[in-house]
Amino acid sequence: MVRTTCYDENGRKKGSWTLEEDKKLAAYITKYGSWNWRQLPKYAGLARCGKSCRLRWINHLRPNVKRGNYTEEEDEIILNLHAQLGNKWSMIAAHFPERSDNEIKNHWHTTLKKRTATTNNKNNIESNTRRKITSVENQNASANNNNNNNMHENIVLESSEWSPNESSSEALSSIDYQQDIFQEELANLEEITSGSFWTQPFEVDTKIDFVAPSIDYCGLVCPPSPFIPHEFLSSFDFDDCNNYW
DNA sequence: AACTCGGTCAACCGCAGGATA
DNA sequence: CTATCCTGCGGTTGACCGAGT
Repeated sequence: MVRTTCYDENGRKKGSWTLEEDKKLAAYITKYGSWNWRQLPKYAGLARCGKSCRLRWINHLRPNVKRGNYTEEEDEIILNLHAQLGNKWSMIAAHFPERSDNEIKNHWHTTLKKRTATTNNKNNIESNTRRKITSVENQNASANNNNNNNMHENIVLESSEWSPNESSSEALSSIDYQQDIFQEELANLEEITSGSFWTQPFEVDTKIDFVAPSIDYCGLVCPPSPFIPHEFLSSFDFDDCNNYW
């Protein structure tokens, strides 16, 4: 299930993702967020297109992503939602915050489609699961609230969730790596919250008229701050700035 | 042991639509 | 109003894997 690596006419890499690329992408998004998918790979040091990065993050690297192991209840909900919505995978996936639309789509095509072809008790499923959908949605809403309060738990990936073409030791080290990143972020957050950060009034330095991307200690290119007005960012020439390094 | 074939799933592609200049 | 950019969606493909022969 691993596509062979190749390069397009622009020299951008295609095919399966390596552990190194995953680390770069996860590190960058954890630190700076996905401020612009198209520009992101350039600053994260990845020879990938933005689309590929986005897909990799959403389907595999984002915190709390759940893969495989569908419960009977989940299956029934998917079946019912599909009966109502059709191939609206993103809408169906909205009922499962921990699963991606791509994964649900795959699960449908590989498993559930056959079930709908063989089963004739669709009406029973609908009546039984309509109640369950509400129940699961309530649970998800509750889980989301908890997630907001326990963000540091989200970043932990299970070894089974890492790319299958990696050795287990590599997968384990990648988990450690993600945890390290988060611990670092947590430490920074604690430093901020314990200091005078929140008590000091926020002041905009009006003298600053040029904010260049910088290279941080990880070797990642730090984009201009998201707090800088958009009209300023839009006039910023990233390519020109990169020539300075 | 070698081969075939269907199942599985990660990743790519093209398109639509919203946002912005 | 139009053009361009960017994101997200759904369909499809390609390659691995395991069961069957």
